[in-house]
Amino acid sequence: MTAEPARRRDSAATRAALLDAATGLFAERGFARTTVRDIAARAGVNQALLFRYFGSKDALYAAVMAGQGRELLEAEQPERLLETVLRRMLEKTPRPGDHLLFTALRSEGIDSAAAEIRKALGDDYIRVLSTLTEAEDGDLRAELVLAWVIGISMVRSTSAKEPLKSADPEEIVRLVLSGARTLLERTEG
Amino acid sequence: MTAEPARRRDSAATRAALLDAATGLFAERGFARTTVRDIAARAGVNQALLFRYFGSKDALYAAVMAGQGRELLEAEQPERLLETVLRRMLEKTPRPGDHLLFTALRSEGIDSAAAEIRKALGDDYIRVLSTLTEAEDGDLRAELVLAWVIGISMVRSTSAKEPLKSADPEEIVRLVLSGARTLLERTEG
DNA sequence: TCGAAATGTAAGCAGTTGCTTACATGGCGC
DNA sequence: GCGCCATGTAAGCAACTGCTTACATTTCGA
Repeated sequence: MTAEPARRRDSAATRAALLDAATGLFAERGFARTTVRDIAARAGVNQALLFRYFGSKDALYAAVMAGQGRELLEAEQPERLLETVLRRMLEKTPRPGDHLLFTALRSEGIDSAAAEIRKALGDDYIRVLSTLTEAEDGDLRAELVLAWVIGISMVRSTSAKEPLKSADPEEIVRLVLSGARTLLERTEG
Repeated sequence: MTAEPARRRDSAATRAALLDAATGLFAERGFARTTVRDIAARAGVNQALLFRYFGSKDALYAAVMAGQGRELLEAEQPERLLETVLRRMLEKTPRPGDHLLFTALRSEGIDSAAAEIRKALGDDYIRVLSTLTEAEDGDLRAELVLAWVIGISMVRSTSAKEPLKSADPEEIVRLVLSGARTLLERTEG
């Protein structure tokens, strides 16, 4: 950021700074707990410009989420998706994009843009995960797996020192995968 | 409520009405999204009385949570706790107390009273669930199970028509229990 | 009966939120 | 050089938040 002090006025750079700041803050705090003033401040920009360039906080969120958080979905083969997602989630210093994904998925609230974006993202994950089982109720099983990932992300984000926060990521991955495998493989009770 | 129109002024009844209204609203919307004005309105009471009787919104939340949501913990034998919790969560019209439990457990935010209460409640559940496994990392496994329940509660509360919302509760219970059993029973990879 | 304490009410304060408006200024085509 | 538009700024609005204050009314013991 602020690489080129060349042009003193640069709408593209300003837009990018706002997008950057918003990505980081939405990832750290979620949608509701992030203020437009926070975003403008981190971007080093007057907050009125946020509205000039994006129209509203909702629209800015949509702009941030466009593309973000979908790379995994497109890059990973279904068999490895869950494992990769877990590993990314458990990284000590998660990439903002990944972090944003989990914050989005577990976002509370029926309000505004966030809810619809969350739903669409979740649906995509369920679609991929459901290809892993032959069970009739594959969607349900896939959604249960996704719910698990979301729950783990939740608990980790709100607790400071519980086992989930300090445990070896490999161990967590191993345990969750074993449970998920049971869920996806067994068809009968 | 409002059984006795006898005494026109009744601090106990007013307190109870506030507590009732707060229980319902906190269960439905969570802590942050519930307003003191909402609570006072539902209780049919002047909002200043909320502060006279409880001091603050935080304190009111603490009063609501005192006792609530712990009956299951004390009443159920550990082996049946997970199953019972799941069933309660999946009930079509959950009792306010149960609903409150899940809303509390999945409450976001580092702020205020809610966070500490959530943590204490979660710790209690982990303690009980961890007795179900002999693995060394029983706490971690228990926390993963709890995270699953929380995740399911999350996903159900934010989506209107996904499989999780419409599926047969028995089926969900069966699937989750099978996954959790794998998680708790297997010690080696 | 009467006065203090308990109970209830209306109004508003100070802070925060998303968003708008009226204005200043820099840069580019002519 | 000059004028116009893109860019940036300061201030503030209206709604909402938790909470407080100053005041009215009821209740009940003495």
